[in-house]
Amino acid sequence: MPTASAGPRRRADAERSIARIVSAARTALSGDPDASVDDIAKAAGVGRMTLYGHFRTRAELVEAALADAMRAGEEALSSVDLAGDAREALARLLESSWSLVAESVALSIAAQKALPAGRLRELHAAPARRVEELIARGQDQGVFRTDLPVSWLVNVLHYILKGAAEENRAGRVETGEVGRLVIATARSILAVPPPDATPGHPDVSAGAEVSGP
Amino acid sequence: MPTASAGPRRRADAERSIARIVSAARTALSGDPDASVDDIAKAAGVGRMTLYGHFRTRAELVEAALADAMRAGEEALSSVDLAGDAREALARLLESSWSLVAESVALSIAAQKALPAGRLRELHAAPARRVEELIARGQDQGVFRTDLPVSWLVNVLHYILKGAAEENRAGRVETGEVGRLVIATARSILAVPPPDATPGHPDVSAGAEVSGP
DNA sequence: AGTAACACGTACATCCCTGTACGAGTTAGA
DNA sequence: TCTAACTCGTACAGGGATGTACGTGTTACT
Repeated sequence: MPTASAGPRRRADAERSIARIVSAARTALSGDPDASVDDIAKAAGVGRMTLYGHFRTRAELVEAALADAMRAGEEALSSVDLAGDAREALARLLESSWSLVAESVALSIAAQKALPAGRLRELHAAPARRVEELIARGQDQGVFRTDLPVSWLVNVLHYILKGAAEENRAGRVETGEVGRLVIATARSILAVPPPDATPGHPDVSAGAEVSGP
Repeated sequence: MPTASAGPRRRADAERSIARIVSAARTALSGDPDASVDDIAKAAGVGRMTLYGHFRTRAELVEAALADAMRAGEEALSSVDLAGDAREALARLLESSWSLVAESVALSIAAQKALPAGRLRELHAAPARRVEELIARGQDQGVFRTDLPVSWLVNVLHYILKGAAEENRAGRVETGEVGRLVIATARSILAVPPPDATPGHPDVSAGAEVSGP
């Protein structure tokens, strides 16, 4: 893994090549999880053999791309102020990082095919926990719903981000609009639902006492 | 396309084989869009050559599987009473057909790789319009939001259904729970948002504490 | 300036999947 | 029962992707 670990000594141009390859892999794989190594090399502007000189297998390349995307995501997330009202914090977080998170989600599809199962969950653990904690805090503040499992809520957010990125790439949603759509949708999903009765279901959750009627 | 069109004359066992192949293709492809023809034949309990005897190309097989899933979805959808309150109608619709719609969405990924682009949209047009009409009716009734484009809402529903099916398959959500989760989430997304906070405005009601600490 | 690291191409072996060809055994239906 | 339809295996050609091998330029760092 020539990416982050301190290789004993590498020349500057090698460093540059690796950076371009990883960047190309991120964009290519997030667009098409089955993008070939050759495609990625071409997109990076290097020969396929140069790529194989730095990444011995496709799996190594995919892992490097995913790790780099996650690192970028972590960086973006950690620069967001998560204090104060959880709803506003979530809005700030989504506005500034929806594209990165969506990219990570898309990349993880490629990773699922090339990496052992455990390795993927391992890489996803930290960022996922971050979002979970924010949601949990919102629940403690009473501004987020508690009638649905947190894992489900996190997952729905992931899927929405992925959908938003795809709609954006397909040209059906302007880039400037994505943030608003995602935030409005996420806000609705996480908001405490009105005590409105659910008519179809006699057996309703009844597990959530948020604000007494 | 030996599926639905009235073939002039086919023997009963051929009919049975085709049915098993299409069924196997539906489950296999919705789980893995890249499932090979051989995998599908094995899952159907027939030889690969038998399969090729009925479907000349992989594309034909994928299209038949998708068409069959869409047909089943249409059937399920058309048996749902869509009259009355749009929210309750949507709940009924989701409860009785979330798995089918999720399967169709998953299958369309396989179709995207094997079918010409136009063919896919053509197959998706009718069911998508159905959901769009229901949402539009809810908007007319004043029970669904109008601040987000309908196409976005439909898309988000698709992604949530797909996510729910995947969570279910991964064993993280019980089958009996999926309906409730999907309905609760969809309801929140489509509900008219409270005039509470406008995401674009920095001037949010300063003391917006919902329930005291 | 010299040396080791790097870029890069061509060629090759391998694997997997698709689709075709031939042929023999088996079953449905008149 | 007799025939056409169906099943199903093996074998083969083609394409695409992954890795490997070898060789020649080119560039960075000392």
